[in-house]
Amino acid sequence: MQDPCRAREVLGIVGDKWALLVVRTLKDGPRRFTELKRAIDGISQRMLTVTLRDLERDGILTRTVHNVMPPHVSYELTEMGRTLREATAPLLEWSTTHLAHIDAARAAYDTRRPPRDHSRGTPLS
Amino acid sequence: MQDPCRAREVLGIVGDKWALLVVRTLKDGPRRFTELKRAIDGISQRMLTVTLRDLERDGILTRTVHNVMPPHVSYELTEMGRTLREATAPLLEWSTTHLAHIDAARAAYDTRRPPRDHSRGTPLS
DNA sequence: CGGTATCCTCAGTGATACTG
DNA sequence: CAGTATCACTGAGGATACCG
Repeated sequence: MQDPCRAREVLGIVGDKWALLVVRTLKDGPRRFTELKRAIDGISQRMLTVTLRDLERDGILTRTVHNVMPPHVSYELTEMGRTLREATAPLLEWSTTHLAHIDAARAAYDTRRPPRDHSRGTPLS
Repeated sequence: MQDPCRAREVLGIVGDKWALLVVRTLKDGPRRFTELKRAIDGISQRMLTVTLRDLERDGILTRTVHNVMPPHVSYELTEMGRTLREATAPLLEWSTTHLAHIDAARAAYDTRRPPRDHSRGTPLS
């Protein structure tokens, strides 16, 4: 492995619990804070704010304040954000094709070995 | 968003701090426990064990015990593991091409706004 | 060699309340 | 509407020691 450190930095972005969901939600164009909050099921106001700030800092998206009444803030992917979204597309596609297989593998494994608690193993929401 | 729940499950795998690094290290064939530990800089013995167990349970890799002296355990990607690795390849490539850009974006952002502490912002190892 | 078992810490997260 | 501030909790993950 030639660049273990750098690779881990990307995982800091991608591995973020909410980041990729935000990026995906923005793929079809700008969205407002409340729109994002509604679109991303289960995210708290605080975590949406934090995630957006991090992504803005990383240059993945832009934050634009419209000083009208009522206040209006829109978020939009940057060029780099769009390329990131494209780079993650295969992964999201992989997920939809293989998740059933993963469930089967887990079930088989848990049959062989006593099903110790796995945090990642909780079925679904 | 049509399948927010499923997408989040993949993030449970991909977002794992070490999982993708393990998968990447296995891309060229089977590796032994200690080889993986040496190849993945900074991983603790415990986290390597936990990560390998999770990936085995998910059907991403296989664990093979060779009962010789000295003991010998090798890990290898399954067919599904190889497809996952392929699906993540664009992302790792994206990282190498854009990390400099991200660093620049962060620096610019921190110049505009007071550099509050961002966990993800710690430079490198 | 390749783990398990234990303990402990702190970063990530949710809940709640307040504000420009 | 779109945040910020504060608190409290949980569990991911490191350190260490021991085991087949």
